[in-house]
Amino acid sequence: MKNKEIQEQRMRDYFIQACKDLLKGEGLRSVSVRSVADRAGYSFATMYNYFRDINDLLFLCVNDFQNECNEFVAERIHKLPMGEARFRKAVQVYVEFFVEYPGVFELFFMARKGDFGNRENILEIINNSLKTATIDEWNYLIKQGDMSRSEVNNKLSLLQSWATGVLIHYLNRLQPESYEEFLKTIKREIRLILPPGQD
Amino acid sequence: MKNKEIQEQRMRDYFIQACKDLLKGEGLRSVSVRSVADRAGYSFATMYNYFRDINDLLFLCVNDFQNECNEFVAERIHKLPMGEARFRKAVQVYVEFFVEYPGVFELFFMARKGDFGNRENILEIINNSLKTATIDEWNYLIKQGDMSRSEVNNKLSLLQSWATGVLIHYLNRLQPESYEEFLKTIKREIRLILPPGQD
DNA sequence: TCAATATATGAACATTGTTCACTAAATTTG
DNA sequence: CAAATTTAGTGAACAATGTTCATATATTGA
Repeated sequence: MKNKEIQEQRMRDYFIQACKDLLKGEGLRSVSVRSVADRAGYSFATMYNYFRDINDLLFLCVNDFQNECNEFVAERIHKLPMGEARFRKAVQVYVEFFVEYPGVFELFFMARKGDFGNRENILEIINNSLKTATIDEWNYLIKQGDMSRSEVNNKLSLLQSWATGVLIHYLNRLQPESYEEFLKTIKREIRLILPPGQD
Repeated sequence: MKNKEIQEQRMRDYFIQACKDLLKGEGLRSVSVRSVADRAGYSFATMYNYFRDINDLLFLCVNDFQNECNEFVAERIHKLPMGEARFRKAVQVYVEFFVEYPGVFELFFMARKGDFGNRENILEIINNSLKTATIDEWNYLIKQGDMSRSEVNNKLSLLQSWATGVLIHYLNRLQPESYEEFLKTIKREIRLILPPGQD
């Protein structure tokens, strides 16, 4: 009984890993039942023994990617002193993560509600993506009394929407046209939303 | 020579109208070469005599929809006195337009850059969508000296990203879950970005 | 070892976008 | 007006998609 579960999980992991590789490397466009199965070393039909459908597989990748995103952010801000500047940098790095992995962005934010079945928890992860990746920062701001909890939540909601939109415009239609300009824009806009030394 | 052009344009319009109907009624998902052609009263193959591909047809709808959006906004704010409050309302109504026509939102903001060919002008329209729909309002603000031109452009860039993200989250995964809550949220966030009596 | 169960798979189907050869209609030409 | 030519509309066909299902193979248990 136990062995079976272990083996099943292993099989699922093979497919998930293959799917993750494809997403990071080629993007959502290149993910198909057959391409994932190929990479995992099985027939496309085998996938249906372990996943309800292709979306089931896709959304299981979300967990892993959110963790990668958290680490990505943490690594790039841990040297900065705690405080607002670090919070702003965290948001900036969060956006940069998806620029580095556009396929992950597509997975997180381009999927429609009909694509999820019972996978409400996955939805939760995506909706709290920025919050999760920057949780230490805003907890610190609250602790310091710089902002109230509800203020932070409001800002986070705003920032999550903004980050999603900014990425849509840059990744889907290269607006702004260069990465430098994009970086300048997001820095400016983060300061607009989180003005220094004011809250 | 002239007749031929008129007739060709008429044919294109039949397909465009059919496509627009499907987008507004059923959404992007229901738009296919065959469904559009069916509604237009022709074979699917006929479409290829007038459009390079299905995206060519799709993006020709953008023009019309942007105009509809402009009218939608204008109609709903023209009674308000000029000024910041009206600007905020304009942004709010802009968002509401896409809630009313989610298929138009998909068309505008879910398409990837690879889907456009030479259609850079269509891209331009989409990227300036909010700016176009609220141009009178921000011109007034500039004229009054309430904000500088560059300030307005920065705000508009921010607001366009935010609006896109907010709509992604609401339309694609019902976050917030009810329309009332959604409305409350966008009103609050618009005031965060455009605080009353401060600029 | 042999029966029972579990698993991996290819064939098949529907639906997508797209191409192309062909037919019928319209237009031009003699 | 008739014949030739160009134009316009169409279905057959193809590749790629997700999904289902019967079946062959492998594993397990007695």
